[in-house]
Amino acid sequence: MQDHIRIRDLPARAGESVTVRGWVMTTRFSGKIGFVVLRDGTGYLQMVISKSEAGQALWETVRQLTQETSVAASGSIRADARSPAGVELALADLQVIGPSADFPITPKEHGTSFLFEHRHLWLRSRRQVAILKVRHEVEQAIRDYYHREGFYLVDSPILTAAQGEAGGMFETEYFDLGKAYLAQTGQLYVEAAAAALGKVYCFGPTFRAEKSKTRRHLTEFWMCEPEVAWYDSNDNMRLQEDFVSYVVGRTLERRREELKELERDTSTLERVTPPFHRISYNDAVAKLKALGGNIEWGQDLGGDEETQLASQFDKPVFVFNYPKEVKAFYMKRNPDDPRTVLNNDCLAPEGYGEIIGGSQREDDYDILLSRIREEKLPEEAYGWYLDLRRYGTFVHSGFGLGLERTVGWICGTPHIREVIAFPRMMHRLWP
RNA sequence: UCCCGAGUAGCUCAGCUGGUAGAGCAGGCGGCUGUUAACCGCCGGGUCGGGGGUUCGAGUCCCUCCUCGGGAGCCA
Repeated sequence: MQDHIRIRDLPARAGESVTVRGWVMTTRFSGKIGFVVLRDGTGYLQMVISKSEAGQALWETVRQLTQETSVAASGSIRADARSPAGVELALADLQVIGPSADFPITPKEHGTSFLFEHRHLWLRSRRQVAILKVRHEVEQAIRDYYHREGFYLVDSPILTAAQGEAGGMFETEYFDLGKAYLAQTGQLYVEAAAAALGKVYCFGPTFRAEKSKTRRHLTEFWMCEPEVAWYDSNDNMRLQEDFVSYVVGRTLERRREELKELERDTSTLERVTPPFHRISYNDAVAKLKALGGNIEWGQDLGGDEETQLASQFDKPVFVFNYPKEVKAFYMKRNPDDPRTVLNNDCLAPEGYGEIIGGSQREDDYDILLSRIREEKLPEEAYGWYLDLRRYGTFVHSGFGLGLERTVGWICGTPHIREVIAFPRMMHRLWP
């Protein structure tokens, strides 16, 4: 396919005359010489203009360029050690396509509030471009991994009927059927699909109406949820560590430049290879107590405890077999200790917390039904889910990986809201 | 919902025990032939988040409301 010349391809074109299209990031003038940095999404190009060599008209045009003006610029590509990219364009002609006056985001300090109000424009900055590219790589790596491993992609519904605690769910009117809710998870649906296809995953947006205000929460986020027939909890953890290692490795391999732009120390990412550390909930509580924590057996791990625990390890750690009281009804009870279930969380290092929550699923009809009743969930809403145990039940396991938490960890961002193009949070629905 | 913190120039902030508004950057003009958030000189720029109160006098103290940030809970 014929395409415009991209900045990315210019180093190979030294000596040629080219025309590139893009947006002006900065201009600098030093008397009779000027520099314009152009961005086109593939890279950054320093363009040079000399007053003595350019005509008066071109000099004036370039002199008056403002931040984010879109232009078509022509000139010859030449190697120069003084240029950041090693090559630069000697301007011979420049057409302004779209002027840009008073661009709000100057190359200076801004607060997060201001930046998120201008998110649609902030996306053009170097850091945001780098983050978007890493996110793209992670998403593509996820799809490639599951495709390679023989999984089928099954898209789960986003509009769902009530399935119990509708608290924490966004609701909307749904014709004559009453209320519909935006999905919090696709898991129940991929369990059904696993009985049809064996190895499946869904990957899409999910919604939580919780009034969360932390660096790890969004009201709309993306989640990848694999579900595998005949995998038990140990198989599940092996899949997780292989999967996460692939995604991290792939990003290191293909997005070095972006991670460098983000000033990410990649040494901790280099260590992300199987096997991950494993610690039971029982041992985790003992360890936290030994470290001075005041956690008691039976309590869920809080954010601080997760961070403290993860800091004991040099790569991701699985915490497995939690008390059933703090976990969901569908998790399979542990035959060796009925107080606990066969689940695991995966905690990322460096304080990024829980990037995965997974479990073996309860496959016994009667036990699942009794768990639904214990939790006082509406039985009728789970009829179809119970059917999966009535018609050829099967051992199966799966997990959910939070995309933004994973990308935030890989990028080293202080808050996950920065790794999604248009974050949705309690106080942000715009732009 | 709870606990902290913050709202002052376009942006980021300073402004002491109350005395009548300041800096850097951005913008405008001028200078500079190798800049990397360039640099140097000059210039314009404000309902101090809203409302109420105390006071001779409030950006500053008190009350209240609004907005935003961080954390908790919930979880990915």
